[in-house]
Amino acid sequence: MRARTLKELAEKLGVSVTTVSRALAGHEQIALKTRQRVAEAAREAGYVPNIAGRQLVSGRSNFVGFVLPIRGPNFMDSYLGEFITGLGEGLVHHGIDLILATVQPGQSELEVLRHLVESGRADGVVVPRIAAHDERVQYLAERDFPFVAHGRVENEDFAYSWLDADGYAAFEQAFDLLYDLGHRHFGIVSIAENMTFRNLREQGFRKAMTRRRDPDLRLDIERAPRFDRGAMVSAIGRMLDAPERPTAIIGLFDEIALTVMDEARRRHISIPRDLSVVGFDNIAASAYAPPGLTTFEVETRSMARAIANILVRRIDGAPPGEGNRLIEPRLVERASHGPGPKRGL
Amino acid sequence: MRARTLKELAEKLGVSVTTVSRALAGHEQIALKTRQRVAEAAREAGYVPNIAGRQLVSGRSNFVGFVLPIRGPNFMDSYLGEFITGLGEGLVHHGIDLILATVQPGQSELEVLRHLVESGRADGVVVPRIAAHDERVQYLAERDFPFVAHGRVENEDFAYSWLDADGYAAFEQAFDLLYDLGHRHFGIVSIAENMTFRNLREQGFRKAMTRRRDPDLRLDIERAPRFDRGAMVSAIGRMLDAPERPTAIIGLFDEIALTVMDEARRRHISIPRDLSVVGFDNIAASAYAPPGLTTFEVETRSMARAIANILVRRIDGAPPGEGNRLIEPRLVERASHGPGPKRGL
DNA sequence: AGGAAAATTGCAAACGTTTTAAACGAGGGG
DNA sequence: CCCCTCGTTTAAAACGTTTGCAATTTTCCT
Repeated sequence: MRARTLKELAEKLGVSVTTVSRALAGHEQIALKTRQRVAEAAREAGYVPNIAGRQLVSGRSNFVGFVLPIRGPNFMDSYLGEFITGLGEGLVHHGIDLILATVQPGQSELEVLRHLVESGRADGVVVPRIAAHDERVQYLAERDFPFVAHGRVENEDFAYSWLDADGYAAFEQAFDLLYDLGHRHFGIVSIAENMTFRNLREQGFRKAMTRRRDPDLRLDIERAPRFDRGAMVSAIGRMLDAPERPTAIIGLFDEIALTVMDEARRRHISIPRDLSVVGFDNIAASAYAPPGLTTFEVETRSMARAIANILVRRIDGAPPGEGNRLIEPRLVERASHGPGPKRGL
Repeated sequence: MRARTLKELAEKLGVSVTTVSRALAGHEQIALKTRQRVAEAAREAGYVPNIAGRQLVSGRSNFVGFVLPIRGPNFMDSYLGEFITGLGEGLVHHGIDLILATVQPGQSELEVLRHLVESGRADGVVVPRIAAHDERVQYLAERDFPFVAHGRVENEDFAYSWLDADGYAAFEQAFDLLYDLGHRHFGIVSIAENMTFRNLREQGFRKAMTRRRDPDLRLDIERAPRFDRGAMVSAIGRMLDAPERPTAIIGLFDEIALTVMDEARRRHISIPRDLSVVGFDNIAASAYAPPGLTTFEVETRSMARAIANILVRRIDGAPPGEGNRLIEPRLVERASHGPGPKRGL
């Protein structure tokens, strides 16, 4: 009844393996009625082609790889689920599934990536969280293996495919919003790691500042290791407890901005009356955290879909860099920002 | 320099393919110094075994499959990311990676699962969100394919592997907590779908109620389709606007409980003074939503790790059902619950 | 030195698929 | 009736790995 292999199916039909293979692939050279007969038999025998056999001869796995970001024991975020879902949605039309590889404690992310690539498990990979100088991007580009980066590197002396949110523009917009509300003394709470998105967001903010040519403008920056919550809290503490506290603080992303709000609350600093806070990402908690965090929405899921599409074209032979895109984040105005202090009264 | 295949590596070393294969696999029959010589050469040639070749002969793919749950366009939750991460962590020690398959609009989840299984892509699968009568579980059990269910079916007339959170016990505990605070009139906001976890949680609550033999006790239940936010909101509205409103409402899970809090706020019902609310899952937003949702913590990530371990043993030949476990959720007391109304004054 | 036993290595088949090149049969033209 | 062509089918090789069995070399004992 059931036929697990082409050979079994061929024997049952009294034709050769070749014919069955071609018939199922829809080759014109096989007589139409044979094709139909084979298709029918395959369907009712519940035949599903073995992936390993196919992969071995075709050289393609029909998989796209993704190395799971390493995270601490209590690290939670909605990014990963959204991103994976979007990738899946973008790939499924092309008959491609997703491979997720995990990094073991001893290993480096690059090692795992290399294994994924060299073993032929994946036809292409997606690389998230790009550092300013990213060894993964460098390796993949040198090896000329299809990949799409979610984010950019800073030494762009070679072509590669990427898609990124325009944090530069968003932080410009954040500054303008707050400046127009009367703020002059700003704080940015950022991360210590040399990530491109950090640099771009900070640069965007600075650029918008200098554009105003306002001598009263002041910017303080605090940076802490990304995954060290204690260090992050004390960096925020330094900023909040400084003799001259900024009247508006921008978190590099929402988790930081939410922590700023928490720490402000602990100090009975009222938001937005005494302090404006703005974030980036619009994670779920930002809507719930009182009084509601003003932030920038990046549609992770649809970005991931777009990444999948670029990658598929790249796998099909498109040159690296084709279709690279910058996505504009959308300002979500909630209640964590307000007018700056009355000036010169 | 680089060697992509065993044959290339063998030629370079002047030995047979067999020897190289065995040496890399660490067979004792190969002389120690040969093994070392081969290992060294493989390392410096950057050799990584081709997965398809290996899979074809061994019959094992070293992949575990997971069919991504279908979700609406704006559905966000932290569950998926946590779960995937935990699975990956549990599998990586065994040299197993994860395959994520996405369901296309036209397809059924079962179809995708069947393909995943029959194509030999996966040695085992993980099945989340189990319905009371689940066709995926039935198919896999009949086919005797290794799988672990995250949740349980209700027609347990066959052995299968599962791991579940004990929602029954948690809802018993929720009732006792609120009863002891003086509440007598309860509401449960639940889902319309016939899911085992829904039934168990409702049953647990009812069981704890009947145990008290208190004639004053009253329970209202509202159910709405899980992914229809509008219907959910109006179900909650019915309960809040009823002539005799419950003094304590339990959401089947946190998303529902948070929506209850939102709707209560819109109606100027003070929490916890006029209404106690309890949830289940302890998602990130629950900590931020004022005044902080009392809920039950289930450690998704470590549950997923445990599921991975059960699955690995199952793949290695352990009988289905071995190691099945019920995880006790932990009560997280925040500020959304309080004493019931003063009685009989 | 001779032989047997032990240690080490190699040959060849197998896994399931796709694909190149060739074979086959039917039909048509001369 | 033969040859050629066209439409259809098939045999066999190839992909890269593992493994049962056989072959070869080394070691050890007498």
